[in-house]
Amino acid sequence: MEPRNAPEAFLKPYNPANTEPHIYRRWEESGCFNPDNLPDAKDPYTIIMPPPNANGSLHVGHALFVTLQDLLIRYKRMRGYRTLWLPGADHAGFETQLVYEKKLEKEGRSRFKMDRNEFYKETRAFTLENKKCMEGQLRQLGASCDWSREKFTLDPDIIKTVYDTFKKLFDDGLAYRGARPVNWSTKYQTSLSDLETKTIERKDPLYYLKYGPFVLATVRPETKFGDTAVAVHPDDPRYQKYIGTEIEFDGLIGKVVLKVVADEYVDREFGTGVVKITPSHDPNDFEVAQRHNLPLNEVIDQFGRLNEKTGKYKGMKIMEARARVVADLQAKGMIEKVDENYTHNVLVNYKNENDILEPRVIPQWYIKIAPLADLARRAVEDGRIRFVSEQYRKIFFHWLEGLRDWNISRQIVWGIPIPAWYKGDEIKIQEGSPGADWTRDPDTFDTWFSSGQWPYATLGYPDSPDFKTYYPTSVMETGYDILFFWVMRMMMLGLYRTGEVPFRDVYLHGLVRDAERQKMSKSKGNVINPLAMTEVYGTDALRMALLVGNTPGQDMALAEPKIKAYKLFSNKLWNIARFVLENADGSNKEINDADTKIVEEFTAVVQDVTTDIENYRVYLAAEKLYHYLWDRFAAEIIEESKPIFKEGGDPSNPSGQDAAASRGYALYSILATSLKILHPFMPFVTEAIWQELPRKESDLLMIAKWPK
RNA sequence: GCACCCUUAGCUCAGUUGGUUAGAGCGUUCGAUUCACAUUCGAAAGGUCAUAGGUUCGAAUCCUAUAGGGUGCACCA
Repeated sequence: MEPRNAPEAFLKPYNPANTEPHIYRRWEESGCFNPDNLPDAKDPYTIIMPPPNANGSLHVGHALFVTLQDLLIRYKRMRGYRTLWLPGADHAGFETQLVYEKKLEKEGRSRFKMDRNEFYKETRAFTLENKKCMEGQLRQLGASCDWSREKFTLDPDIIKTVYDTFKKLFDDGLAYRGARPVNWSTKYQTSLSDLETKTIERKDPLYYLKYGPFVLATVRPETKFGDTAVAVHPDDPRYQKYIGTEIEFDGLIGKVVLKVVADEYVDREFGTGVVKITPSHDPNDFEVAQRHNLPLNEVIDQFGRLNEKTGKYKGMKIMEARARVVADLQAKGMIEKVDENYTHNVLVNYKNENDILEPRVIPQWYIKIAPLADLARRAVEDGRIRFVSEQYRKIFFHWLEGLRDWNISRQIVWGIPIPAWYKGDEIKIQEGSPGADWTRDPDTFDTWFSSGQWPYATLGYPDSPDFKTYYPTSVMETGYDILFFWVMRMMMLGLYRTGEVPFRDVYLHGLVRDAERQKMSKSKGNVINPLAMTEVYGTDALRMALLVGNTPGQDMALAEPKIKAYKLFSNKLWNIARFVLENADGSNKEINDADTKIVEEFTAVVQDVTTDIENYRVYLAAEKLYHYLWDRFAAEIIEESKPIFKEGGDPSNPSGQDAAASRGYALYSILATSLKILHPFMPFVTEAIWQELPRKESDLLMIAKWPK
């Protein structure tokens, strides 16, 4: 057998930057991202892409989800499933508004000085531009998603679904309007749900104030104008005689008369065992007030300033007012002592720690969470929804304990308007105005209320054929950081609205951290830009770096050398192909016993890798492929083959020629099959090599058949 | 306070249902190299698998406790 020349392409090293865009275009033009065009596809396999927030570039976390989901999709496509990967983009209400407001701030502008419509229009233009850019980046990462079905959270049909769900919740008594304490951001002028908050530890003085016969402790003396009672523990012997009476004393702005109530909420051990009750500005006090029928009394306004009920303190900001109140109380001898070393937790905006949230009682829309949580609980208990990593099952159940109702009203512009109308006590849920004397709710929905409906909304619930075919979806793959925000809400709303689970498996990936396990952030300058990495090392290299050693649910560390290592692997593959094609043309030859063994050994690897992928152990599968191809196939099998091919080149040696032919065919078939099973991991380089194969079963590797 | 996770080589991490001498990448040291390889190949050093008990013929793997690190949830003014 004559040594052949490898295809010309192999004369140069593999160049991902030049190759990848062409390959992606070929895939996209083939139409095979769209399951309607998959010729023999049978059972559906669906992943709804977590829609990235259309307010910036894709970061490495996005690259990770693209890699994992694309891997599963490509694998299933090759296995003959009717695979749908539905891409989307999220308008990301509050977060986008935050990003855009920051941009305005830099330009010396503010949304509060802008017309509502003007602000909306600008934010929309900004978002759509980002969305377009993001779509290009998803392509760059190799996402084989069906662009023809792409959805945006503000698409009219999505909004309609969201409205229908809201109406149904209202009709079922699961959505209600209530005036309860909300987490109010004075900076951004909106309320936030409980999930959008976090607590930080802070040191504040704890003031012991004289309240008539009592001394009580507080960190917020400036709220004293809003007191409507003082409370003690019902069994506290010290205060028995006061329970049910009223106390009177001279305050800073006149005489104060407060009822004394007994409530279990009071901790006898803390402070003096007496608490002032300020229902408008403390959620716990609000609860106490509810139980004892105490009035509210708002003294701090939406901008965090004391209002007209506070006399000379009117107009002061909270901290300023606190200082003044303390000074004045001091002067009047009404402060018994101050504990300067008191640490307590303060509720802040989870996106901005400097934004301290004020409790405020205003009317908002709430979703009754208990019945919905119950639907989700049962679905997980009976296995209709499965967490790939067991730990999240535990976290899920723990989270379900003691949930409070979900505030879905946001006082922001960028979002889906709440379709509610009011006339006196009457409420109507509809999009258009019911009449001239009705006023529209000025708020928008929490963005998670709409994205929580994403799986069935994007598939066109209830009547679309897509919904009937692709729902429930197969797997929900996303970061554990949005387990509560998003995954739980999808479970609850999906089950509520459609009666079926939105997805069967939940695969949660961890955070991508830097080499020192620090969280990546722009301010630390340790961000790895995935798109820059693909340009330098190729998308395949980035994908492998994100896959190998990345256990579900666990954070991973990523550094550039790791990506580089897999770029070398791409090149290794390229040269393996070159060697094989120099010595074999893929025509069917008889295989001898020795080569049969080699092929069988490889078949075991194929089986192993297949089982790993089926069980979401892609991090193992990736490593096994790497090692087989490099350390076994290249380092040993190819090395051993060199003398065989050399002898096979001698025309006077027929047995040597047979051996070479056998070996050539064995190598060729291992190469071809390797390309297949490696394709979901490294789609570009495998497709590029596949295109050079002289004999192949299908034009595109992407839709070749997965080996048995 | 409650819950969850982690602790394995210098660093970052794998180790699938407990089963031969515990693996990878990067890093370190030494050597080779116009033979598929903008390199690659070969070799080496490096581990009491956090600690202490237990289960087992057998434990990095299962159980209990302890210590350290991380995360989530809830919080008393």
